[in-house]
Amino acid sequence: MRTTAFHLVTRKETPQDAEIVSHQLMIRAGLIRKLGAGLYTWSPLGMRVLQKVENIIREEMNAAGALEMLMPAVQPKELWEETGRIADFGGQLLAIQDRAERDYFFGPTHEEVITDFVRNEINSYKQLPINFYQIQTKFRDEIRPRFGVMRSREFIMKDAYSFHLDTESLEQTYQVMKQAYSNIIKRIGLDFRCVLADSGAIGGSGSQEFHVIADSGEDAIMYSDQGEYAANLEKCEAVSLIDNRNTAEQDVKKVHTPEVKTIEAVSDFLKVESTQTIKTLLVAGVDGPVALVVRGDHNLNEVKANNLACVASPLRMLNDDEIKQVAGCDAGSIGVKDLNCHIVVDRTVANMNDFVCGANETDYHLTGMNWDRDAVYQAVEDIRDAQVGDPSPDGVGVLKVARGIEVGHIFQLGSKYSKAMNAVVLNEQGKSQAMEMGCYGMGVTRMVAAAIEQNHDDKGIIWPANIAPFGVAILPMNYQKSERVKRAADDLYEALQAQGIEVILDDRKVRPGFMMSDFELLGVPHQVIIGDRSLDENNIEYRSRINMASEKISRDTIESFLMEKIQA
RNA sequence: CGGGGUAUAGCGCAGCCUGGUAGCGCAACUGCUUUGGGAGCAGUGGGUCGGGAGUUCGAAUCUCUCUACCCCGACCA
Repeated sequence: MRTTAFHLVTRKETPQDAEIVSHQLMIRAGLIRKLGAGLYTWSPLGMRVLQKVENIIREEMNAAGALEMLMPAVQPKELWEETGRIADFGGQLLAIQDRAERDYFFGPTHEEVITDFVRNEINSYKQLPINFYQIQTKFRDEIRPRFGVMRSREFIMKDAYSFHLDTESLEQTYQVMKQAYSNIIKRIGLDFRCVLADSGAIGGSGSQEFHVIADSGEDAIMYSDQGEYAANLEKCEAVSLIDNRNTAEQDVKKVHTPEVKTIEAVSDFLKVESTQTIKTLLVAGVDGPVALVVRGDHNLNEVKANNLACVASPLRMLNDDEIKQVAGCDAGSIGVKDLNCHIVVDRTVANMNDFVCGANETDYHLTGMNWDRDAVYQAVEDIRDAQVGDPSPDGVGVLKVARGIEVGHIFQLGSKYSKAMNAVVLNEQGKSQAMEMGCYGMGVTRMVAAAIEQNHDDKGIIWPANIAPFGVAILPMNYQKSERVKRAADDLYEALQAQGIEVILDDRKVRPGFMMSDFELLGVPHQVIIGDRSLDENNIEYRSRINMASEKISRDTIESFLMEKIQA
């Protein structure tokens, strides 16, 4: 490709509304342009990268035995009524109507559509297992789209759905998909981790996420410093930090604590560690209010809380009036003594003794509190965020934290959708049986942003070789005037093209500094600079985008030198 | 959805308070010079000042209203 025959529009200045580096660089390099909130046009340059990512995904999915297909982006509302997921997805669903005012959703995911397809196509266990996938545009009406294509409303996703006679078969395919996902991200060239995850609105029994490690990631990944354990903070099991409950030593004392509301203020005022205090949080329950109790220095994990059967979903904290009704005090003084509601305590809290809590009387706290003697709870659950330094749940090492960008998520759905939509097969005994189902998503557009997030410097993008829009850039100095430079550049260009290398020759009439800055921004991995200066010595200059180190290579060997670099 | 903010040329901004026929930098176009690190000089094109309504002799500027976009929060595969 010659630049004069291509579309390159770069910007020197960082766009005002781009927060994270991948968004800034994608705009500056001209990979994407914004149309509206969370809506982006992919330029020909961006498209080249996107297609590289797509093709790697496609190859690995095919290799894993999945079958590519294409489903409609627009889905009838009735399908969603069958599974009752309209409420789960809520405002994220983009509802549309046709001229006859029939209701549709622009598909945010395709479990309903594939299950409908499969219930009509698959009738026998002999057709199982089977795994379908597509690469397609989705729409989710995010409350706050941001970070460019990292969290956009319209985006491209690879989604796969597998169907099985039994859970053993599902587990088998799930492992195959997990391996395929690892292969994909490795081939793209990114540093990632596979972690345990909450399955959210998609549902099902087990799920794992694939995270590209980057400081700008929106998720916190907890992992063992010595073992294999890794989980999204949302899901990460938090163990009890106290092995056995000690016996009570103190008596309960009521202390006047005026204007002392936060845990920090309470521990300062009473001169106790925050680890000796507890926080009582009141939330709406399925059957009356529920108190969730965590240690003073711990955070309530809202995903875990939301998943409790007794807690109303979505999770909602009681407001000040409701708190007054239940506890008889302001929010800063809630405690567990004589609290008339369902009380769920965190594992650590269950083993505490002589602790401090609110007195259910505004501006008063209780010290020397002990379970059974002074208060009782109805259940012990894991409801807090795991913290750095906690023992790893698998017993190996302690937890550390990293930021991650979720690029993939795989689920063992079980029969949630097949039962709701009556997707059944006849088994070997001739009996009707709901299929087991798995689903596997990967964000294609997000992967491009994640790649940049992990591979850039102050000059621009540094593409991993397998997804670079071009393999080699030829940058001739004074191409317009120097016949010798022009000939050398054209010759190399044609030679590399004949070898099937994706090469871009900058034949624009621009000054050298401009040209070099542009290609540093664009991040082409291998760059050759051809000028009279080096041609005098029969040399051509090579630069790797990774470290920008330059080498002088003889004209006679430049072609084989580049072939070697590209194949490395 | 709550709070805050912005909207003037492709991009980044000034002008608005105090109403008087729209400007700067970058980008683009032309010419000359320059050609190994985002050139210099001279010139050129491009804007219903987000939309609508109102006040006024006159509105980018004042008032009302609608819309879009951005940030924080809640929410979120």
